[in-house]
Amino acid sequence: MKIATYNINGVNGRLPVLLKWLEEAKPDVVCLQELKAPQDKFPERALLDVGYNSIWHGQKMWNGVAILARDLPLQEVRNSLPGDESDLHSRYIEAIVGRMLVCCLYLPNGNPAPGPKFDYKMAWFKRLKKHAKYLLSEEVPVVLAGDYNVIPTEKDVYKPERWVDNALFFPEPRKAYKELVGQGWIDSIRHLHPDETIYTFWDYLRNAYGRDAGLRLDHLLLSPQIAPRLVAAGVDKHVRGWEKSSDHAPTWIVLADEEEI
DNA sequence: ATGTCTTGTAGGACAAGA
Repeated sequence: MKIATYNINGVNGRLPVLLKWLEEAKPDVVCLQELKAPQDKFPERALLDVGYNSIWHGQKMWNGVAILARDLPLQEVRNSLPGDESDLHSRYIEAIVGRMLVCCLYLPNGNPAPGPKFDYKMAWFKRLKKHAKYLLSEEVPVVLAGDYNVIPTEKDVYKPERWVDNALFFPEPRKAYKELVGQGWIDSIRHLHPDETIYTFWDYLRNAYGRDAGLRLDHLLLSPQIAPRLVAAGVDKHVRGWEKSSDHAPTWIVLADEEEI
């Protein structure tokens, strides 16, 4: 069972890249962020044609999240993060996929920081932590995946000193991420690769990909009820080098079948 | 500071988010 998260940065503009990657990687479940498409412009048909059912929550111009699944029942649980009825950004969607709960999130970027956008980021993070704690209390298999817009540690950025003034690397979101994981979640990639340099994002500017000037922003957190099944985790880095690619690369985990544990 | 890519509005160039 392969589960991926991928900030696609425009699901229609990059549909050929998405379809090519789906065909190559054959993930069973995919969390997409930054659809940049309104609800009625999601490419449901094209994804069905390559074998994926979808649920999504679109938004005109920005944000937007989706969950895709192949050969698995897919049932939406909620399409927004609880805790603030006035928050209209499409940044969270959650579904029962097979026998797991899959949560797809797109945490606010927060720049420029400090400022109102940073405050929104931290308020969103607080709501996420509260909901994540509730999910853990359910004691079920949960995958909490997405673009967290947080560089967790200095190990997760090519040049930490270049990012100290950026909302992705500010102490507050790093602390919040640490506290979130500390609730009892497993950061899949770091769990299996504690010392390796692993990036999931390379800026479009200044040939960042060519210089491997990357960041690790996309994370798949596992609840204790599913973490023992983790057997592999990685990034499809080469996809970032494709024509018209997103600035993020698909990030994935492989879980053993339930009966193998 | 730099500079790249997206979408939307509008029917060409620009704004804004990231």
